[in-house]
Amino acid sequence: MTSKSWDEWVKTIADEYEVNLDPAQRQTRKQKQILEAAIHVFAEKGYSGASTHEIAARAGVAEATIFKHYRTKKGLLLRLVVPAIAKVAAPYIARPVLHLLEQDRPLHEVMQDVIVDRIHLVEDNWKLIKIILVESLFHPELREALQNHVAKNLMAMTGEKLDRLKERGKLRNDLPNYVLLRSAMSMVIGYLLARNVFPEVFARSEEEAEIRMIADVFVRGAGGPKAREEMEGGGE
Amino acid sequence: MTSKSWDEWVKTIADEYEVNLDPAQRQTRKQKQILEAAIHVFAEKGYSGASTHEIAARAGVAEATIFKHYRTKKGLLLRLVVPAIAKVAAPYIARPVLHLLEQDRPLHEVMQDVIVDRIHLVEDNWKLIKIILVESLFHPELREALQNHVAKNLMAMTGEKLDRLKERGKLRNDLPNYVLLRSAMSMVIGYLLARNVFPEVFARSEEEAEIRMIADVFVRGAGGPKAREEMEGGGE
DNA sequence: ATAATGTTAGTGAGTGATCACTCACCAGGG
DNA sequence: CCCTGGTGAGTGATCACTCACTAACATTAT
Repeated sequence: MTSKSWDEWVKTIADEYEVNLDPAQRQTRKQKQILEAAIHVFAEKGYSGASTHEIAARAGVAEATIFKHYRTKKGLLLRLVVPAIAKVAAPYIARPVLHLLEQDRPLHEVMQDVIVDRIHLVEDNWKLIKIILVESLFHPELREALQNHVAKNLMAMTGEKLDRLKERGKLRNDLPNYVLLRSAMSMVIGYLLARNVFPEVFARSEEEAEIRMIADVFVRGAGGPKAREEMEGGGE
Repeated sequence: MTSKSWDEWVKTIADEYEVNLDPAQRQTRKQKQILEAAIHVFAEKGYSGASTHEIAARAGVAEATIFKHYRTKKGLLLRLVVPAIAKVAAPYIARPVLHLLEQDRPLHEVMQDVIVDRIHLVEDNWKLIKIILVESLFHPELREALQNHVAKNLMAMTGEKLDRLKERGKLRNDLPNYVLLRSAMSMVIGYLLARNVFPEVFARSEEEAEIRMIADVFVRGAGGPKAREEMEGGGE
């Protein structure tokens, strides 16, 4: 398992549960309705708490139709989750890092853009991400996939760029890359969780102000001497 | 709901599901076995995914015994969760903050102690905390309880102390308290999640080193001028 | 001391409801 | 006339939960 490549893993799971990964493949209107209903119900009740009966009713479809297309309840779950993981892994991870390096703007400004970008990505797909995160706690295959492919991919793709930022004094060079990544992700995800779960207590400002503060704390905490100069120079 | 006091809420829920909050009350050996088994199975499969049959089997008890004592499956869940929330809310939150103020040691040192303390608290009760966090996503009463009582309690109890730390220059005074708390909690919980879910990728150093880095990033990011002097003075 | 009685923990054998899933069958388009 | 999308009516398994009952012990009556 661990040694399998990303593409191999996607293919294996896709075959096993007959998940169709070809985006060009046609989808009936009813199939789309089923997927939408499934995202809603899985996110609301969790995989185990959701019934195929309810999903079918919400989709306006006979229950048997679900099994016609996805064979099992788990097949339906994976039809949602695997393509999402596969799509998130490559393109969505790459974009902000390229952003970071290609420009020579002050780190705290670039970080703000990156965080805005990430937050909107997560909020646009909040239900699906909630499903992935929660179910990965209970389905070891999903957890393993997230760890061995998404997380490692992310580390690999960002490693070189983070090293260059360290060299240029934009990031502290006394912290390992995974701590830098974990810190940034923790603060962003912490903000999003707060916003979605405990909005009244832990997320009370406007989004723009929140993002400015997150970026500010991160850059002060993990930025190198160059990044700190930029902050003071920029005023604000 | 929102206007109910903490104690009232605990009592209401406790009555409704006949949760026994008196710690002095006797517990049969079989009752303890049931609770232990329930924690294990709920944490492993989630509330919906767990069956009372499996819990009974693991506890070495007839299934009917569970219903004798806890009436329903949800009663069993709440018998685990409500006392834990009630106990966590008051004493466990207060301790580290008192710690923070009572001493005049450098902030980054005190933060390390606080984080160590918190991490061990969470790891000692990891299964139970996992249950609380996951199920609060699906049971609105639990979510409301966490938000309106635990979170607000935490804000109220720490508010005054955080203000004093700001006055003394140990914390930045341009960040609201909830951002300070959220940042610190995010980084600690992020570390613990990484450690428990994706250990190979995001938590690779010794615990002591990890904690030092977390405290370091936080104090640099959110500490006031005084705290930063302390860090430089301390060498390290 | 012992019999009678009440109380409580615990159980085996169910019960109806709901679960995921199957199958024979239909409708329509190439 | 087959092929695919779609369905109504089931099926056994499993679910949470009930109930009549026993065992053991404490309290009270005799």
